[in-house]
Amino acid sequence: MRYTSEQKIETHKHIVDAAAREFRSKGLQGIGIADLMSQVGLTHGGFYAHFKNRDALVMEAATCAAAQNFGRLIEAAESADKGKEVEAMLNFYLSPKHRDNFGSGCILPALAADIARQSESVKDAFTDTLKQNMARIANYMPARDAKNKLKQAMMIVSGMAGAVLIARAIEDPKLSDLMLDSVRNQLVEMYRSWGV
Amino acid sequence: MRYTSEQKIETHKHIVDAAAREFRSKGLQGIGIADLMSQVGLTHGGFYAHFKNRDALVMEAATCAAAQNFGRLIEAAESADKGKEVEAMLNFYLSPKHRDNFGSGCILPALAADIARQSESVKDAFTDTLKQNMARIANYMPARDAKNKLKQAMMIVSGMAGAVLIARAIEDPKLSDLMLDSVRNQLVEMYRSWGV
DNA sequence: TGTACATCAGTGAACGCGCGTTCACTGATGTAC
DNA sequence: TGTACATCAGTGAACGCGCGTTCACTGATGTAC
Repeated sequence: MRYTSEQKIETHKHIVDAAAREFRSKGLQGIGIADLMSQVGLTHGGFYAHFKNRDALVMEAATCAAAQNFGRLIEAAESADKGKEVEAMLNFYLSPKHRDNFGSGCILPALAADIARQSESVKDAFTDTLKQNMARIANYMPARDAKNKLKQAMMIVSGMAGAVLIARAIEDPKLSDLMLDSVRNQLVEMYRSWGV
Repeated sequence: MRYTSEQKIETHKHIVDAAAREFRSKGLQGIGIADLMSQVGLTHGGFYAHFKNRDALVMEAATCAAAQNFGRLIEAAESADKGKEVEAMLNFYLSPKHRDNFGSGCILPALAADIARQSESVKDAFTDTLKQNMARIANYMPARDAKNKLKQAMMIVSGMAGAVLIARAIEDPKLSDLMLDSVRNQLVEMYRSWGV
């Protein structure tokens, strides 16, 4: 069955979206091509009309997932009061809701460890996306120059990603919540110490 | 061939050690039982004389890996001058050497995301080990009471784990180094702001 | 101490299963006249 | 506008491969007498 070219683009997008969700949810090796395609309502054979191989999908899906969630993080900052942008990002990121939703959450706690073990080209694609998104987050940091803004953004993102990463692996709900809360409070404090 | 019971314990330990290394290096799904056993000089069939199934090994290996690396982190603190223990831990953890050695490094950036997707029993075992080790690290924190020491330890560990997690996925060496350096500097600064 | 039997860590073939990839085929749409 | 052919997204059987697990077997050591 042949379809219009718009339909092909639409289908391609659906596959990438499903992969971005499922990879974050189950890990890069946790979902197969057949299962992914069936989530889009297709059979596995059609996959290769859209992607050279599995790795090509991993690259597209990782970029898509990063854009999606960093986008929401930026939105949280933009919809906050002036001067409260970083607090808003921390509240958004370090929430039980984010911790409990792998599939729609940040790529860092979900997939960074997997990406670190992928081929150079996958890591290259990830690095590009990360650079862009870190630069956008850095805009909200109080440091004077771009380099120091980036360093502050790195600190905030590392702290957030680490806390969610660990909170997800903790089975004790109270301890997991404490991890999110205490890291959020201390990062807010750190941010305030930078001056506004 | 039957061996003495000491030999069986020794073999068991070798398998767990190899798994602790290989799982961190390649991910929980990145190495198979046959490959693991051949690294210990045995064939795959013998595996089931030591473990009920693959999951049982994952649990033991995760506990072993956590004990190994948190042990080294504590050692770094213990061998430091009085009042410099936390700086010593940060220097040890946020080094290119640690970033580049998955197999002997911390379990958090290597396996926490995988563990978060495992069964409840695996997460339970991980949570126990993490609690113990967090408590040991908390001892070096300056807060007055145990709860606030723990919160400070959570902040330090989250920041460190997040930074190494992200630094490993970055293909650009300079940016990856910058991630480690800037997070280390800012965590040291934060620690100093807590007072000694 | 010596002998006979029991144990069981380790071997390696075999099984079933799932996965990534290929390929001949289908049939609705695009295109050329 | 109508007709004939080309295209190609998607189908589903098939292939090869690796993996976790099982199992009959081996033979060195432990144990009972």
